[in-house]
Amino acid sequence: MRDDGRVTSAATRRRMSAGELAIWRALVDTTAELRRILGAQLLRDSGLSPADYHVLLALSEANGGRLRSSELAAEIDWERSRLSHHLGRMERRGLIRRDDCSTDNRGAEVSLTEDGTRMFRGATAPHARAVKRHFADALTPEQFEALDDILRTLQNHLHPEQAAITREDLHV
Amino acid sequence: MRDDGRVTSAATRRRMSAGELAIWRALVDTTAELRRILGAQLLRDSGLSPADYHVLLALSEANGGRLRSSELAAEIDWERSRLSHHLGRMERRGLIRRDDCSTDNRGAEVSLTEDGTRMFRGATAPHARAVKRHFADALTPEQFEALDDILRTLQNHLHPEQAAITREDLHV
DNA sequence: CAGATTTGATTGACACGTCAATCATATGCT
DNA sequence: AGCATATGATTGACGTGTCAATCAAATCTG
Repeated sequence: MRDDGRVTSAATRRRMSAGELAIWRALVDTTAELRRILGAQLLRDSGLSPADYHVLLALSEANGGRLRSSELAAEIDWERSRLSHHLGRMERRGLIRRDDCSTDNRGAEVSLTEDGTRMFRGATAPHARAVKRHFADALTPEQFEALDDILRTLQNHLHPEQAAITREDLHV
Repeated sequence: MRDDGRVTSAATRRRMSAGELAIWRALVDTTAELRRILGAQLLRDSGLSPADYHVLLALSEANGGRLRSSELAAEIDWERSRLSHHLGRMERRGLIRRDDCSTDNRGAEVSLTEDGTRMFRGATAPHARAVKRHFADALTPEQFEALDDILRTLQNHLHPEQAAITREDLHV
């Protein structure tokens, strides 16, 4: 609920202003540029693409460094097909392994290889530094707070059903 | 320059906090989801991909609906190779045309076809509505203002040399 | 239990993006 | 003019993402 009494998901009749559209475009452009810069840097520093990094991060945080393929997909919010293609490429490069699942013969268990673990560990620090340098160093604490609020608002708008969870935690 | 006296580009010694990293990840995830949703919607509504739309927008805003290939690339900030590939695909579909440039025999002039013009016009309104519905409707005016500020700050950080230009136009 | 349906995962086709190499024309230099 | 170099643009190879189709194993249902 907001000052004017509208609920987040309520449709309003007015058209979107040019300024709002411009901010949308700026958001897309700026985040695309940041992703491009940080992705290229990550690749140079570690030989891993952002997608590789994302997969390895989820696996390394999982218990025993192994996950069912579908759990992994849910964890990083990827389509199964996309994950399957990407795991194929990562398997070819020796970053991960796929074994048959003992409890479900349809399933696959994805696990980190030693190479994958090592490459991921090597990538973490430089990547964090790059994010800091290109993104975090630019913003004030107030801007971080505002951005956090905006992103939560957008997420709540995209997924209204999960909106209540964080509501309690903030502003009491 | 900021309240604490640091200049935007100054390196700070402290490490990036976990919260800042989380906000970076939320920014990437949320914008990716928005792009995915709006891109799929655009494609369903109009048969145009976001990339198609971007190219057609730049062309339709250009004088006479035609631009040199390199000018177009600069306009939308794409690599030439990317543009060349994409123009090839768009040309096959009859959305644009490439003619030899009269003043420079190396150059190509890109122009809108009637089909391209028509498809672009048809795509504009539903696309704006979708951006409004999924993005603009979520945010308050204050959040827009904060986001605008954050995006400008990030742009200035990415391109320090151009930092002064927009400063005059706003807030007098 | 047999047959239909659902689920976990992969595949193929194709659009998209990046990098390095290429090619032809223009331009600069002596 | 002649040659090196710049520039405008394209190409090929390859990694990536999406959609629809496929396939096998599991589960549901009569």
